Amino acid sequence: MNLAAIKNVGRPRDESRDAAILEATLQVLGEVGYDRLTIDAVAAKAKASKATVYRRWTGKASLVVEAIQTINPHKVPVAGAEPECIWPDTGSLRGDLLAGCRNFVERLNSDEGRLMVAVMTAQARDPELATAMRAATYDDKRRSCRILADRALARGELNSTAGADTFVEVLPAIMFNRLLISGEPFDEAFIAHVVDDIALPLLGHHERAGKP
Amino acid sequence: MNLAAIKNVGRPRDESRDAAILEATLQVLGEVGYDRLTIDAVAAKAKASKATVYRRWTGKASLVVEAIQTINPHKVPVAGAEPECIWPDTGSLRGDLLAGCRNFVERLNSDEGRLMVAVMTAQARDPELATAMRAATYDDKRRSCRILADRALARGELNSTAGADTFVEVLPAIMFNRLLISGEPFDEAFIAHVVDDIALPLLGHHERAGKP
Amino acid sequence: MNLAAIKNVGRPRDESRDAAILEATLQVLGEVGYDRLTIDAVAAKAKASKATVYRRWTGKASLVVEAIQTINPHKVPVAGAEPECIWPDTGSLRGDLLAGCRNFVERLNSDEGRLMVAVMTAQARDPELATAMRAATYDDKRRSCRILADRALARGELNSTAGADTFVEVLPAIMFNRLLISGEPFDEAFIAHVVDDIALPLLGHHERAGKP
Amino acid sequence: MNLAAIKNVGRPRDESRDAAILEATLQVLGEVGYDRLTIDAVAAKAKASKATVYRRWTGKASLVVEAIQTINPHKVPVAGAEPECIWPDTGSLRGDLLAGCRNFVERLNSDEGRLMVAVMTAQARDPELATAMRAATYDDKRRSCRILADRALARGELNSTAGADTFVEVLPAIMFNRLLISGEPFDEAFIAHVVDDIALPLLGHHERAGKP
DNA sequence: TTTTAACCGAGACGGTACGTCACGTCTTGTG
DNA sequence: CACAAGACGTGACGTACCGTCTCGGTTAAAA
Repeated sequence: MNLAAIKNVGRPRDESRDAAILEATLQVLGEVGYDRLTIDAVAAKAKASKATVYRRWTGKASLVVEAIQTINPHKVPVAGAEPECIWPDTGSLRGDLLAGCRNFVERLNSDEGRLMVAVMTAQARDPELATAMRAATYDDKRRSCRILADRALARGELNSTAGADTFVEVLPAIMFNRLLISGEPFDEAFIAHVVDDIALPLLGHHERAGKP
Repeated sequence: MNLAAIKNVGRPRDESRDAAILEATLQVLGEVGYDRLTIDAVAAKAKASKATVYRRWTGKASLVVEAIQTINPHKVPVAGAEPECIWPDTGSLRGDLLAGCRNFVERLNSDEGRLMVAVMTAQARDPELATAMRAATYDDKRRSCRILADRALARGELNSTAGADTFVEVLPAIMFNRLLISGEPFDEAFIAHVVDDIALPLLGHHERAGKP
Repeated sequence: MNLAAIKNVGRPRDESRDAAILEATLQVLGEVGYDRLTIDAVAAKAKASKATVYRRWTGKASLVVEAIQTINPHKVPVAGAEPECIWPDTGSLRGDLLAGCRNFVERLNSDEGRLMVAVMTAQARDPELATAMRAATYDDKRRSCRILADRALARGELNSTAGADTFVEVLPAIMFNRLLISGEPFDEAFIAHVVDDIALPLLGHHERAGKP
Repeated sequence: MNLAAIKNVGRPRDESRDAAILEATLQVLGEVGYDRLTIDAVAAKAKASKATVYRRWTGKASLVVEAIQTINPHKVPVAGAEPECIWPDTGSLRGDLLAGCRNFVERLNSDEGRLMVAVMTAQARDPELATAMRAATYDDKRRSCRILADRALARGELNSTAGADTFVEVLPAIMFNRLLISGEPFDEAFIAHVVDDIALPLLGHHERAGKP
C-alpha cells in the first residue's frame, strides 16, 4: 500500500505531525463540533498543510475517528494481548458496577462524551469507520462488563453464568442509548438505577447489600 | 407570521408539492444517505424549486424528519388524542411481546430501517432533528412498551408495576443499540432472546408459558 | 448551450456582474500580472463568488481575454458593420502612417500593452483563445493598415496596389515582434524608422516629403 | 558558491543526469506544452529526484530554456568565437535567402517549431526566459540574416548597406509573426513571397534573376 | 372583471469547504 | 557529498452545496 513504508526509501513521514494533527482535530472538534469542523481549520491549528492531512487520512471521518481513539489508546486491543479492564476491582460486584458506571459516566460527561457522540453519528456512512468506532467504544465496554461478571463468579457472588451474557449485552446498550438517543443526563441516580434495577437483577444477584 | 395564511390572499400553496418533495426526500435518502442528501437533489427529483422547499422547511434536518414521519404517520401523536399502539393484542404478555418485537424488527429490516439509521446517526448534529426523530421512533417505541405492560397488568399477568418502568427503558435501548451500534442482524432467535431473557425477567414475569 | 438564455426561464444573469468582474480582472492583471492573477483575487475584488466567475468563463485564460477586449470594444468588428478605422486621416500617407503608429505605440506603452503581452502568451494553449486575441489585436491592426493604403490610393499617392498587401503584412509583424519578442522600446525614432525605412518603401512610395 | 566544485570533495555530480533530465524535459514539453509541464513529471520521466533538478536549475523556465538550446547547440555563440551561420552559401543572394528560409521553415515545421511556440508564448512571464529564448532563436536568426547580407555585399549583388539593417530586422519578424501570431502555414509559396516581395526589395536588390 | 399578492419553476447569486495538484524545500537511506 | 524517493508547508485550482434572491408566469380570493 505504501511503498515508502515497505521499501524504507524517501523521506520518512514525520510522525510528530500525526500527533499535532490529531491534537488539533480534538481541539477543533471540541470548539465547533463535528459538522463545523473543517480540514482547513485542523490543518491551520496544527500548522500543517491540507496535503499532509490528506496524505494520512482519507477525509474528515477517518481523521476524527482516529483522533477520538487517541483519548484512550489503551482501549484499542492489541492483537494477542490480554484485554485490559479499565474498571477497578472494588471487592464486590455491586461496588464494581457502581465504580465502573461512574468511570464511564465520568468520561461521557467530559469532552470525550461529546466527541463520541459526534463520531458515532458518522459510522453509518462508512462501515470500516463503524468497525473502528465500535472497537474503541462499544466492544471495549462489553469487555469490561464481561470481566466484572467473571470477577463476581470468582468471588462466588453469582452462581450461574446465565445472566452474565445478558448483562454484558444490556448494560452497554442502556448507556449508549442514553448517550446517543434519549439524551437524558448521566447522574448518580441514573447510575444507581442501572446497577440496582437492571444490572443486578439480570445477573441474578438479588441480595442488594447497599439497598436494604 | 404568514400573511397569506391569515389574510387568505394570493395564490394558495399547492399542497401536492409537499407530498412530492417528501417522497423525493425519502428516495434520495435511501439512495445516498443523510449526509450526501442535498436539497438540490431533492428539488430536482421532485421537479420542484429550491425556493419551494425552503418555503416549507427550514433546511435539510426538518425536511428529512418530516419525510421519515410520513412512513408511519399514525405514530406521531396528535395533541390530546389517545396514544395509539401499533402492536397487536394477542391475549398474553409473551405473545404481545413477540408480536411487538416482530413488528418492529420487520420494519427495521425494511427500507425504514435503513432510513432510521441514516437519520438517527445524524441527530447529534442537530438538536431539533434529534427531538423530532426521538418522537417519531424512540418515544413511540416506549409508548408501545408501556401499553403492553399495562395490558399485562390488566390481565393479571403482572402483580407490580415495579419492573414495567425498567422494561420500558431497556427494551427500546436493546433494539436501537443493535440497529445503530452493534449492527447485528434481527432474527427470530434474537426476538426470543429479548423476550425471554430480558423483557420477561425485568417485568418480574417468571412463569414462561412458552419456555418451560 | 444555455437553457436559461434560450427559454428565458430562471433568474436572469446580472449583467452588471460581468462588468464588475472584467473590471476587477483588469485591475488585478495590472497589479500582479497574468501569472500571479488568481480567480479568487478577481472574485474578491469584484465582490463576486468564484462560482459566478466560473459560470461565465471557463477559466483564467478566457476571462482575461475578454477583459482585454473590453479596453477597445469598438475594435471588435460587428458582423455586417463597416470596419472602423481607429487611425486618423491626416491628409497624407506619411502623416497617416506616423499618426497611426503613434496611436498604436501609445496604446502599447500604456497598460494595454502590458496586458496584451500577458494574454498573447496564453494563446498557444487555447486555439479558440488565439482566434479571439488575434481578432482583437492583430487582425484589427491589419484592417487599419489596409484602410491607410486605400486612402493613399484614393489620394493618388500610390499608383499600384502591389505593395499594399505586403505593407499590410509587414507592419503589424514588425510591431508585434518588437512587443512580444525583441522587447525593444517603442519611441519616436522607431516610429520614423518603421514609416520611412519599411512602410513607405514597401508601398512603393519613394518621394518622401518629410525626409529629403 | 559551490563548495564541492571548489574544494572538490564529496561525491561528484553525475553529469549524465543533466542529459537525462534535459531529454525528459523535451519529451514532456512536446507532450503537454510549457504550461502543463511540471518538474515532477520531468523528474519522474528522467528517473531523477526533484532535488537533483533544482540543484542544477532554478526552476521550470531555466530548465526548459536549456532543454530547447540542446536542440541546436551550435547556435549558442561561444564568447569570443566566430558566429557560425547555419545557412548555406548557394552563390547568389536570392539562392541564399531561399535556402535560408527553407532551412528555417523546415525546422519550424518539425518538433522544434512546436517547442518554440510553447516556450515563446511563455516568455513574457519570465524575463530571464525571454532573454534566453531570444538568444537561442531570434538573435540567431538575425545573425544569419546579417551574414547573408554581408555575403551579397561581398559578391557585389548589393551596393549599399542601407537596406541590410532593415532586412535583418524585418525578415525574422515576419517569420516569428507567422509562427506565433497569425498561425498561417509555412509553405513554398510563402517562402517565395517573403524572398521576392519583402527581403529583396528591402535590400534594394531589384534585378530578380529567378523572377523575370 | 380587474387587481392583488403569494405561489410556482428555474436558476443566478455570495459564500464556504471540499479534495487535488504543483510548487520549491527538506530529510531520510544508500552509494 | 550526490542521488532517488518522497514528505513537507504553501497556495491556487475547479467543483459542489448552502440558503437567498430574482425572474416570468400562474392561480384564486378580494375589490
